[in-house]
Amino acid sequence: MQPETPTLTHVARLANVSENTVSRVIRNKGSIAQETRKRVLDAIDTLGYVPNRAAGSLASSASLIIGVILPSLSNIVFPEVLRGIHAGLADTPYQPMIGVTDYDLGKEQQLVSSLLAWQPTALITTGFEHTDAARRMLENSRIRIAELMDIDDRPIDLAVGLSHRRAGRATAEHLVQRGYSRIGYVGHDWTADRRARARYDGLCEALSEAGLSLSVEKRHDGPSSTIAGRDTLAGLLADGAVADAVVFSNDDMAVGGFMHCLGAGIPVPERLALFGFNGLEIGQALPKPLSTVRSNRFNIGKTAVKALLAQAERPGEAQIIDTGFAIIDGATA
Amino acid sequence: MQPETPTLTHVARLANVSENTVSRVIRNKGSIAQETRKRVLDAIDTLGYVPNRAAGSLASSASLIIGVILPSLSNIVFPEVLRGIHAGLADTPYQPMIGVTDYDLGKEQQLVSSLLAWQPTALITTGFEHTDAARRMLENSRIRIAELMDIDDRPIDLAVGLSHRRAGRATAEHLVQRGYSRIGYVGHDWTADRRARARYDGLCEALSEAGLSLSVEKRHDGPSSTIAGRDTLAGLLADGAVADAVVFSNDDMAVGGFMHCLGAGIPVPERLALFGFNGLEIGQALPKPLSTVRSNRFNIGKTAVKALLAQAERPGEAQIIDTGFAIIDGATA
DNA sequence: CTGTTAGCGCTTTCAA
DNA sequence: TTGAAAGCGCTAACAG
Repeated sequence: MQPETPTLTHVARLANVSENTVSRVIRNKGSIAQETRKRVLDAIDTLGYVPNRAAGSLASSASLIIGVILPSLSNIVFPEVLRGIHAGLADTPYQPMIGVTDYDLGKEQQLVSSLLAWQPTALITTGFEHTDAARRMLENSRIRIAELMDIDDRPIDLAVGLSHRRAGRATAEHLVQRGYSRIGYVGHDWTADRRARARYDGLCEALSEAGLSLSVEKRHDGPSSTIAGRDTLAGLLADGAVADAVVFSNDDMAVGGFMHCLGAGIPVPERLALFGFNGLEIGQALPKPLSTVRSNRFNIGKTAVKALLAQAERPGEAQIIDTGFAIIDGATA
Repeated sequence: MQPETPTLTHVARLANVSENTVSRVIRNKGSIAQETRKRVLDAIDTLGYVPNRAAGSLASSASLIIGVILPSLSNIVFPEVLRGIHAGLADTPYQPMIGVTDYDLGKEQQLVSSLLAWQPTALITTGFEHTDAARRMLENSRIRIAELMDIDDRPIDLAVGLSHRRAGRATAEHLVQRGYSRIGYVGHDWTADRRARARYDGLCEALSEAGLSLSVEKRHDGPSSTIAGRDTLAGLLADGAVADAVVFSNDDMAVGGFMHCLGAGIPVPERLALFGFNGLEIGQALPKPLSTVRSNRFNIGKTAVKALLAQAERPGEAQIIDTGFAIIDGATA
């Protein structure tokens, strides 16, 4: 026979206090006599009592849940953001409940609705693009909302991330300053990945201001990956493209490009310079550390959580936190 | 003025039925007249009603939550498992609630307790090592429990994974068959990572059966990473070690080793063969695809969820699902 | 500092 | 096929 799982009532009875007092002790709320608190704590201990969160949420119409919606888990970038979120949640009673959209706004909308059904304390999602319905739900819910990764638009409540357009510009400026003039681009499908697109736009914009333009470009029709980067660069060069530097849509692609150069005996950066985005560990472990942009993913997640929990109410005006970026001056460009 | 969020009562009133009927429609339970169902569905639609999960969980003492406890998110392996879990949960009403232990059994125990507080339908964790208290909680809870990654021990309810000892043995057999006889090992800290240890044990065991033993070994004192692999191999060779093949604790380490060889001009596999574990994409994108073992992480997550949801009750006898492994016969060993 | 009294929004009997 | 009544285990508001 399973012993009945203990409830507040059991604890209260054993400690000889009212349920309310037990509740207060658990939540550290209101003042409690030293001795009473001890008695309650002892009772909790001997019964092995664990509060029922569902009951708590229902009664207080607020749960210790943080909803997290990510576009993907395949790209190491988002697990790193999630790691940051976890770090921010450490030593708090909050638990993240996560959903993955696969870059599908319809799925996002569905997730917003089903996560909101748990009455989470806050909801974290990505980017500024949402279906109208999703946006309405997010706006109408009174909870705090963070939109991560990007800061180039107006958030619902809080945006935490970096300017991808500026990162693209910085890339162009770096290359121009280094004297590269025939700059190519190797990318992936950006119908889903708007941020890669923004970096591309920034890149072109700054090149144009320097009197240049992309000499060649090729985009892989699918998500980014090392192998896609390798093959797409190979394809670009096979087409007889002339370039002294290639910017990749991100580090995965760039590392793939590096692999192609290794295999094909192309000296990097002497004959071809390579530039990435993200600052992944793998790029820095190459025989020549990849020149790229550090995007502080972990910090984005952690900062967002901290900011969200620091203020329970949505501030009057939407807030933007720029976690910045930095050129990693590697050896490939 | 915020419009009050609609509840079952509102829907019931609008549809002119009892709350109970609405509840039945939502949960697809019991038989409902065509016409009544439609009326209810319409009401739900016009009100934009979303069921309050906390209330549902409380009333039914079961939530649509699947608790997931992972040791880490830094290693791409676990996000891939998580991806599999998500895939298995697609088209179900379940949401994963995740926790990360950082390989700390104490934290795992805490997470077990706080996830159990949500009365999840099932709980997924990793490995067979738990504190006594955690094990007791898992055993006493009547919900289904999956222990992932490993199958070399007796699970509480369900184990899904592969035999790491056998994977280690297979590695040894592969190398011996290829004629390598001076085999070294480069690893990482395995006090936390028991599975790396199991592979090592299998490797040594099979080598010994072939009349061999490890000629040299070096372990990095920290978690696995590309850079650790690179530096640890460099250190091993700097010590004047003699080896014709090196087995790494996993692909991250092996890719790092490959990078060292590239930089140091060591021909792979002619002068030094390299062997990994996991079958990560990056290994297959190297100029020479890494010889390694595919560990089917995605499938482990997905299979576990499917099995867990297929049967609500814990079966009489603990069950083991072997998702297997396969030698990837790359070009580095 | 502590207790009493009402629910939170849903599901679960049990009837009809 | 539907409804009425009774909680699930907790927190909130108000007393005292």
